[in-house]
Amino acid sequence: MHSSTITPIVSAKERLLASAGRLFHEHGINATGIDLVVRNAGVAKASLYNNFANKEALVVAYLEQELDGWIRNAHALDNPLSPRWERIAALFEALARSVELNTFHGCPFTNAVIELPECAAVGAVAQRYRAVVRTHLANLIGAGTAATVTSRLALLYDAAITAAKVGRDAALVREASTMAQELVEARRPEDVKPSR
Amino acid sequence: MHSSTITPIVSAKERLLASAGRLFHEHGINATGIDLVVRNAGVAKASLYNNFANKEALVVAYLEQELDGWIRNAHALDNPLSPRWERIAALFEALARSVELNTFHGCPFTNAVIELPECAAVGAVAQRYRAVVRTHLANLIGAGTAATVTSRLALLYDAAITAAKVGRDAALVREASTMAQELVEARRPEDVKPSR
DNA sequence: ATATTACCAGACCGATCGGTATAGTTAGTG
DNA sequence: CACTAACTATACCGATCGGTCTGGTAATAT
Repeated sequence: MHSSTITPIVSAKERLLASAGRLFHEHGINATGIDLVVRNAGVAKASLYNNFANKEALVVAYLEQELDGWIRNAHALDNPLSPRWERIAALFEALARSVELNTFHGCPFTNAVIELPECAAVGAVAQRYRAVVRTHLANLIGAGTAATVTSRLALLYDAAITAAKVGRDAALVREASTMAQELVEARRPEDVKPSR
Repeated sequence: MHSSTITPIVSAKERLLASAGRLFHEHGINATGIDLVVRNAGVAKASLYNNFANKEALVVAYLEQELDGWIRNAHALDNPLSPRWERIAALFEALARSVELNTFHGCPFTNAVIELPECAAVGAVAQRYRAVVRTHLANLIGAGTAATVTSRLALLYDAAITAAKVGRDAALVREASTMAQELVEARRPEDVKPSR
């Protein structure tokens, strides 16, 4: 048994995770039944329970996949040659565009914590996600910056996500972006606003 | 048929709304079955469907009740004689204390939007809630203030709620409070922080 | 050749979901 | 008194929930 299984080109587990990723995120976890995940993945029901102990384990695996995705996306959006304020703005701008395209379905971790409030494993992944975001923001603003500034940036990112999900308001997301830019550089709002 | 029904001291409808208020908010809407709401209210199942068309109608009524509650609470927390920064801080401080007591279950409207993402009626109440918060914040900071400041305050309140619900971090909630205070007055962080 | 592994198709399970229907009780009203 | 309205209690409905089990196929490893 070597590292990779060759058989069906893409394994049942991968197809299940891809299916769960779409359905859980777009329609919610509790609203998405096991049968639908299985059917959508084009996979036998037994294959689900061969790879995951139960639905909760599938949910946790889905969240871990989303965490990897967030990190990859954050690095894809990041241009290390750009000025700090621009590298941070890119994070918010991606959110704002997602709102405008009506493709934003909320933060998968916040959503999961709200949908399964008494599931400790979900809460744990959500905390890991928040630590990852915090670390990423800290790297973007530079090593010497006070922890307070990192906290404030993280708060503004939280705010932008709620403004996007509940408020569906791209302008509000961009206002959060402006606040973030003012935080990291001595940029006055007048300088920031016209540049989109 | 006068305005009030006298019969059972407290009507079935009121008991249902009280029960739904507790259960929906603490355990989630999708996780709370009709039968549980009815049993917890000490009411017949038929009484639910005499007062509400279906579960969705009960959810909307629950949210409208929560909206009234938010307004009443905001006024209870408010001391119009206090300086502006203090009136705003009270809003955040209530959140922070709720986190410390482990009694915070999230914003009912955000939770509902996430649990029922394709329910238009829920989205509508959530938008009304956001408008109410915005108006309240605008009143707290005074009539002459720029709309941008109101937006920023509302963003910080969103941020505090996510920090409370997902992060379970009272210190982060208070950092948002500090940001809000700096926004409304020319209060430097050094002046704000030590005062609680 | 054989045993193992990964998989599929689908029947099946008890429990619970949202919602309806039946029947009877209680209390205020003309 | 008769009537109405609000209520309780409970049986019942079809659908779906998460999860198990059986049986069969195709490819791999020994």
